[in-house]
Amino acid sequence: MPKLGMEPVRRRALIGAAVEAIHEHGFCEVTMGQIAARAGVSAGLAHHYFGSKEQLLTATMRHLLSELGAEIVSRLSRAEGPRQRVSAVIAGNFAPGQFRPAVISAWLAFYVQAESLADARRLHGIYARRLRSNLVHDLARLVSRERAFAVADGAAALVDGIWLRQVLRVGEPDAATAIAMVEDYVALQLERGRM
Amino acid sequence: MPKLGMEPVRRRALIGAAVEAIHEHGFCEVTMGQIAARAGVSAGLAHHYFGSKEQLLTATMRHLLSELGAEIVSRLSRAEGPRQRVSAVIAGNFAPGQFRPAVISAWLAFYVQAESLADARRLHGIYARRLRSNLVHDLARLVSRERAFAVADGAAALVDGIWLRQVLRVGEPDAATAIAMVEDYVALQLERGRM
Amino acid sequence: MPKLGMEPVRRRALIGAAVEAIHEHGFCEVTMGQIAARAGVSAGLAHHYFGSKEQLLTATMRHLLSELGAEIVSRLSRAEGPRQRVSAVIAGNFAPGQFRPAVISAWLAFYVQAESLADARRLHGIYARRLRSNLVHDLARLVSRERAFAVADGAAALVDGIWLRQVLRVGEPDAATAIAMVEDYVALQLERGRM
Amino acid sequence: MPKLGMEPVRRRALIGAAVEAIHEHGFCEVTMGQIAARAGVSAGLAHHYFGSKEQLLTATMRHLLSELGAEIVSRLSRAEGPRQRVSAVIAGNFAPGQFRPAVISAWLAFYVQAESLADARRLHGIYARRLRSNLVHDLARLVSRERAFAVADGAAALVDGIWLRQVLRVGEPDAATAIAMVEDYVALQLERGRM
DNA sequence: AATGAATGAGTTTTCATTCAT
DNA sequence: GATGAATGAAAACTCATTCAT
Repeated sequence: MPKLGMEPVRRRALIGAAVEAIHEHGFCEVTMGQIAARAGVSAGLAHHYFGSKEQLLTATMRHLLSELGAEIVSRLSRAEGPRQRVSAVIAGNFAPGQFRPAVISAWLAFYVQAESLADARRLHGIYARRLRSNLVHDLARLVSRERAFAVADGAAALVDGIWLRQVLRVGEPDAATAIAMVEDYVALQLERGRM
Repeated sequence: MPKLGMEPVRRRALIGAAVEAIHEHGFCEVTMGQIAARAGVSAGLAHHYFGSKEQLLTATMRHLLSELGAEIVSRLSRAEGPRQRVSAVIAGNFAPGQFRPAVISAWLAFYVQAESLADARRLHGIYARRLRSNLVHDLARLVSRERAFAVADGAAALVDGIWLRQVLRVGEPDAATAIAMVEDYVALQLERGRM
Repeated sequence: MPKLGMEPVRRRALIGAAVEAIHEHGFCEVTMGQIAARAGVSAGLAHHYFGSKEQLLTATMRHLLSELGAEIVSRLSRAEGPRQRVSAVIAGNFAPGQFRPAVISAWLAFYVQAESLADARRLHGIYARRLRSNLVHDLARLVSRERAFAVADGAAALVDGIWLRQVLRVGEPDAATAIAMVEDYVALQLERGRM
Repeated sequence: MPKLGMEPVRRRALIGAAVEAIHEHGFCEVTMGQIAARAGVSAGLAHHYFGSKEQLLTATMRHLLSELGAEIVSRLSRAEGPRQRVSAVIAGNFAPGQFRPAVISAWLAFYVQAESLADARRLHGIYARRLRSNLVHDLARLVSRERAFAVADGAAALVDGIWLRQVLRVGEPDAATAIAMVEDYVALQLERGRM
């Protein structure tokens, strides 16, 4: 029994289902049917709302990026001073809603597919540049601009590497250890920067 | 014009072609036909020698892992003392034969697919554990065993993160900068370890 | 022009088409495409409903067995007394819907394939045991239990042999002669049993 | 190391391998490779000697028919009088070399394929007619010509049915019981014929 | 005589996508 | 709004067959 205003509900459900389906079946193998079934609708409806599989996947990636961005922004708004802002970015990357198996799988899949999926590459690039400029901006108030770039790149690589290595792990991701590792890296770099 | 003893030749050619085809078409999209064509043989022959697409891809991953391992082992054999050995592992990860677009694409694709491909996961796990124990062994001669674990994990995450971020980059990978970033990380950690 | 509730219609059509296609092309040679075309649908739809060629063929065999079973049961329900019941079983095996070229071809193909198709063997075994126990039960009211088994086995072998030999014949199967031959065998055996 | 006069050896080996391979894999599924491997040669050689898969299978059937024929002829040559000759034919059909699983499988497969394989049909027809005329000729010396035809057909159907039902059985074929069943049938028919 | 390399045609199978209802 | 029916294109895979050696 169709209801009014179902569209946003369905879209969200399908995007969530896509994330989980990618995690369960793998990015390459996942089918529209699996995603739709997981969302409790027919494959036809998924097409109706998204137009194509590629568009659904792009929307899914956009969603992952904006969720992660929101986590960071929310923490940034509560941070005081550049050092806290840097920590906010780090913590945001390992927020409970983000640093969990299904999201990690999907996120990395899009990351790696970025090479072949033009849309994925573009979206990811925008996000990465914004994140970097945020970090650099804050770090530059603590160390030289030149070093700020290096520290930002190092921290970003460390974050991405930790996400990537999570794939080989078994069991639940450990956000606290992850954050500690990145914070430790930044702290060491800043210390030196001041020496 | 069939010749004798072509099997190993073909197997090597197909594995090489797989790496390049994955880079060109994307891991999900690549077909046996494309790989075979690139190796200059028919798709049937690829099946004849590898049994299935999955087995060809697994063999390809195994090859990538062993090549990387060989680079590291070769550098380790020329290293003197634990500090040089750590550098050997780092440099091996960015050796010219390894840190190039096609290999990076394929490697990451397997990394991410590890979740769904049981064989890939297993192979990757074996490799990662061996690498880690190597690093820890050498680092433990420079800092406490506890810190050796932390540094090894941090360096490994940094290496993987740099590989991953290469996907978003344009142009040729810059091994020197990559190595400098990881060496810098290790140097900072060891300095502190001695303080 | 899709309609609702087509699944059972298509399944039945595909099973019927399978019987005819086996007869026309031979069990080994028949393809899903031929079966689907004969049913007026695409090969994709046949897979959609049956999952695989093997499952379609298994369903076809199940259908042949149940049709034959239904013919016998229907005749048994109208039979009075054990002697008539035995005749009902015999006549059922040569009922017009059963003893015709396409069904004979398909039936025998499954019979012979039974060795390699585990499912086919199982289904056939169930059917054969049920038929035998039916026959034995009735025959045992006319002759000793020991002889009932022998007569049931002989009659069953005769029936199967007549079906098999039909393959070498040209022209329409002759049910009347077939029935007469088996009835004659049973009659002779029962006569002696009473002597 | 090729030897002179290997051809007949290879041909026999390939035919024997075909019978066993059909039994093991099923008539539809068997491949030239499996047959050749079982004969200890390459698939190419099988083609070299037989020209094609179909010709190898036809040769195999011809071989099965001639072996069975030889068993019967050999027994006929030792038989005295028409009654013994009838028994010779029956016993020949269940000779140890014939009535065993692999031969039964292959034989029946050819029987059933007779519909689509023109050669199989022709060969089988020739054999069946010769067998029948043999039987009729002897039976006609014991009962009326008219009844001789009926008894020959009944016995032949019974023999074929017993072979066919062997497919559903597990364990080794029981030639003694099979022979007893057919002999019993013939005996009963002859008794009546004399009454 | 015999092999193993190689292919190409053909078959099964999968799925995104479309569309009538 | 939503579904299930249906397709067609593309892919994996198999295998008989050919041929150089």
